[in-house]
Amino acid sequence: MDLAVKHNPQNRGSARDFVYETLRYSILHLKLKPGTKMSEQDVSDQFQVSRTPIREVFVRLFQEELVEIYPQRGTYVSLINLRHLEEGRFVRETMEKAVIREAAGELSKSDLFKLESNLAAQEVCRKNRNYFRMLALDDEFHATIFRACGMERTWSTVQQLNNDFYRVRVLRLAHDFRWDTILSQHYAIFEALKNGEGDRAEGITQDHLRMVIVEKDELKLEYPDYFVDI
Amino acid sequence: MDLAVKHNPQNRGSARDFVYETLRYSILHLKLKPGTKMSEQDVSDQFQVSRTPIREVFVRLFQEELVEIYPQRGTYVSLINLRHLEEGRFVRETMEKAVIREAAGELSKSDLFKLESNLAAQEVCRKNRNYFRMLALDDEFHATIFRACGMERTWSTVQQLNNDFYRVRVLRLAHDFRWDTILSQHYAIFEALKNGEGDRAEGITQDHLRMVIVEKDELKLEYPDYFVDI
DNA sequence: CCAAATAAACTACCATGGTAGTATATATAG
DNA sequence: CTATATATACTACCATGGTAGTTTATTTGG
Repeated sequence: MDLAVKHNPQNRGSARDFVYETLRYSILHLKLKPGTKMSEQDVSDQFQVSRTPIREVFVRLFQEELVEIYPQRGTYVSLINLRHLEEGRFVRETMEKAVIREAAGELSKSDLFKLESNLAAQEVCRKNRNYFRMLALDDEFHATIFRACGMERTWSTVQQLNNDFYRVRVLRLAHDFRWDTILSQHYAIFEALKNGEGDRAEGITQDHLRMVIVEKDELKLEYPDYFVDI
Repeated sequence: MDLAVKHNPQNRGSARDFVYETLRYSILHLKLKPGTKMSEQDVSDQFQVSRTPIREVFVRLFQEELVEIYPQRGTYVSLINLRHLEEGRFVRETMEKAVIREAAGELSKSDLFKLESNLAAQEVCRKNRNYFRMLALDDEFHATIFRACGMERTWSTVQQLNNDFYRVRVLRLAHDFRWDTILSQHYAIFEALKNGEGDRAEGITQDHLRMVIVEKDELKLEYPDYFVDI
């Protein structure tokens, strides 16, 4: 494991928070592969902080199911659970359809502006084939809608249930991804929201979220040791 | 703060887990009042363990929004947030209606048996006016349905979003609660699930979950310092 | 050469001491 | 008496050392 980062105490915020953010990001973006061993000692050496804050970070990551702690044996980056993938999808679709319906016609000028700006940024990313940033903008688009309804907490929670899905999306990033379709769907959702067409917004959202069904067998073949057997 | 508990190392499981379970239970059941200060030192004295595992427990509870940590100032039991209450309700209703619909007609003999046993236990509790246990059985009834659909994780997540609601339910426990109606609704849900009447199960669930709307102003008057102002 | 017993290495768990930052009580100046 | 300055107490944060449990490497007996 090599993250090549050091905690700079100049940075505002505790060492704990810094390590947490860094490790979380590393796991979700597969800089730390599923199944990787991460001992307190190793990580504390990497970050140049003592083991105490590292342990506390492990507890946080454990709570989010990003790592698994085996007492006296070791702490490992969680394997991707394909069953969790389905469950996360189901929750996301159910919740987002409900939220979209609430949001239709109720968004403020400011919220609509945020969405429109986001779409413009997505255009740029698509042209430049910056898929990594595209992924972030995609999530940010949907987060904005949740936030506009005062449901940011719900968004975070749903995202947490979709941590494994996020990792799969990163895995698929290299492959030819249907960004054109995705972007046009985002436009359609935006228009429907603006015009207060709840039913239509909900319908597009359903198609949108079902588009990204992944070929599980294919994934398991390509990255055999990233997944848990079920 | 006085929990009058000591960690017995004989108990299987780490001190950390024991303290976590105990504190979590204490907060949710208002043995620790919202706003209570809980310093590392105090808690570690109470449990007769060192401050290290206590800190790790605080991190876990913080992640669940059960405590708030102010660096160098103190750690406090979270106040109840009435806005979170609404959000939790919305998520619960949305998800449970979707799950109930999936479950209708698909439950195994074993699952139906569990539900029926649970209902029998509820009868006993109602007769004996054991409302505390009734609360647990209520949740267990709904958890069983989620679990039967392979959605235990979802249930836990939804529950976490409803932590504040749980505390309010405990507060209301003393008051005259409509247990008769609740129980009869449980029966109706059970029957609908058994007969595969998805629509009907969903409808009852909606009524069921909307029954427990609480009078916020009343609550704030009775327990003024338990809530955050919004 | 192989299998069982032993030794060494490694792990997360917990205890404890020191530190910088914050809040409160006390003392001091006006 | 009041407002400001100082001292004290308290907090969570981090560093570090020891420990029991686990895994791996080594040795021993056949």
